[in-house]
Amino acid sequence: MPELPEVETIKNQLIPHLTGRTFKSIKIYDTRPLGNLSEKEFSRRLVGQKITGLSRRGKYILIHLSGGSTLVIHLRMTGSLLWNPVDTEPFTRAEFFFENKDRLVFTDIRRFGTLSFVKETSDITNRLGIDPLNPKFTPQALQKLLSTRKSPVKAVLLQQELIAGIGNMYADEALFASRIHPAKPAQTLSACEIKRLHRAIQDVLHKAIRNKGASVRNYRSPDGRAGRAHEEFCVAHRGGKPCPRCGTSVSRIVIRQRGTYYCPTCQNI
DNA sequence: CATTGTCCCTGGAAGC
DNA sequence: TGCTTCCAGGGACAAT
Repeated sequence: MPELPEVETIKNQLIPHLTGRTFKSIKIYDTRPLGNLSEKEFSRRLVGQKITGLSRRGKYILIHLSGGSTLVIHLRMTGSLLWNPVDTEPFTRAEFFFENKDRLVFTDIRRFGTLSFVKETSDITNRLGIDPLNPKFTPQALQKLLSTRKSPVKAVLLQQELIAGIGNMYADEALFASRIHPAKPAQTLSACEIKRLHRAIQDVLHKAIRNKGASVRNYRSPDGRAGRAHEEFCVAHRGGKPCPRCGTSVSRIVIRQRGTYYCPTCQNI
């Protein structure tokens, strides 16, 4: 499940392969990720374009093109981008070909991922909240977001239009690290708790990036390897296992239809 | 605007 | 063994 650390890892690995390269041809095996665009129209917008750079915004990968438009990729739940995989990959939805037979393969088991174009990157960035790794994401900025909302704090962390990039796993990990109950109403957090949460969000994300992301299910980076971040998870996807801080069995509840893991001893309302 | 719920999708695990 | 049922969850969208 690619969240910010996974998408950041993918983007970083693709930069040296893709920067300056030109799309020679593409093959589309499934048009669902293209939305309203036909394969022909998609191809027309991409083939011949040179890649001027890659960036990440929230969980989106932006591939900037010489013509001024941007190819926008969202991997959702099970999408992967693989660089020159040796074997024929199952669930391949699209292939992008470059010079010297280099190729970028988009696979996606559940077909939630999307490939689209924007003329201005603001079309994407304007509807996303602050990036939690941006220096402007301060405890004060977090406090402002939480103070007006009575939803569970975890639900607020998952709202991409407020903070862009945190998903289900890292929300659980950040709340555990800051010892805050995921269902606690956002506006009831104390200044101290907000400070802890802010610190925990950045720590958890930075640590996961250093570990090349978490591979709870299907995630692989472009080199085909799994990440290691999940090996250090304290609560996420660890229902029934002991809390590493106190030994209590990790609980699972549902918040906003999302499985939520926490330690009932360390994380109080 | 804030909040909540539904839907999309398919492999794998669990249950019988 | 083989069938059925349920679960995973990001984000668009609708409803309140």
